[in-house]
Amino acid sequence: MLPFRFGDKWAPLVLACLEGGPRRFSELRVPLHRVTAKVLTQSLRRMERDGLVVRTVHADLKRGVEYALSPLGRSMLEPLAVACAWATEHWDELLDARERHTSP
Amino acid sequence: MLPFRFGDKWAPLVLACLEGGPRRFSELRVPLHRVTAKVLTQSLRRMERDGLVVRTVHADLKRGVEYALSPLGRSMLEPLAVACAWATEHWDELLDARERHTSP
DNA sequence: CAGCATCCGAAAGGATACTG
DNA sequence: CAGTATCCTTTCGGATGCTG
Repeated sequence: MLPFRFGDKWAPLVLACLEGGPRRFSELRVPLHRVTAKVLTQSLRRMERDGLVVRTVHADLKRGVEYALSPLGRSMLEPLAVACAWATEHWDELLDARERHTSP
Repeated sequence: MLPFRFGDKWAPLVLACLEGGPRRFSELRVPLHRVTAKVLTQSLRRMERDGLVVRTVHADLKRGVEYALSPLGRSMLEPLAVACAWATEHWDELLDARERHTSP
């Protein structure tokens, strides 16, 4: 896996998913189709605790829960993007190094 | 803790320690005074496998083992610096958010 | 729909003792 | 000096089932 982790395993993907605007709990589970409800909840609760996302319960007809990026969370997109840029740029070197290491 | 992790727990500190030049195993343990030999070895081995650090055994009088950053490892200093900059800039907001969350 | 409760296996981290 | 070996605890992620 990537040598970067932002928070826990799903935090960076949540961050990326929320970049385009607020999403509901079940909407987040679609792109992150490998995550269970429990684990996603844990991630979101932690990010909420840290002020990165804002959780809003709608009492009206939609009856949904929406998660959105706070300004603080939005400010984290930049370091995340830098990390992703590094990864895409150096991914091959990393794989090469691993292969060279297992088969010298 | 920080919402960023580069590789495992000690990788970012190792990276920072090696920024100034090659260091020996025991020299690395000084600034990282909470790490045991086993865990530091694990970190270093992984970083070596990934091509981030280079391990050199000196056969001459010094009889030491030196670790140095590879060009790839050196290139990781930039995303690391960006993450650190974010952290120092937003550390207070993060702490405030946590405190606000425990005592509303 | 948006979770919570419970149980489980794997991995990470660390303490301690020993070695070439 | 630079590790290795063993054991142990904590943490993480996930599976499953149930709930307002």
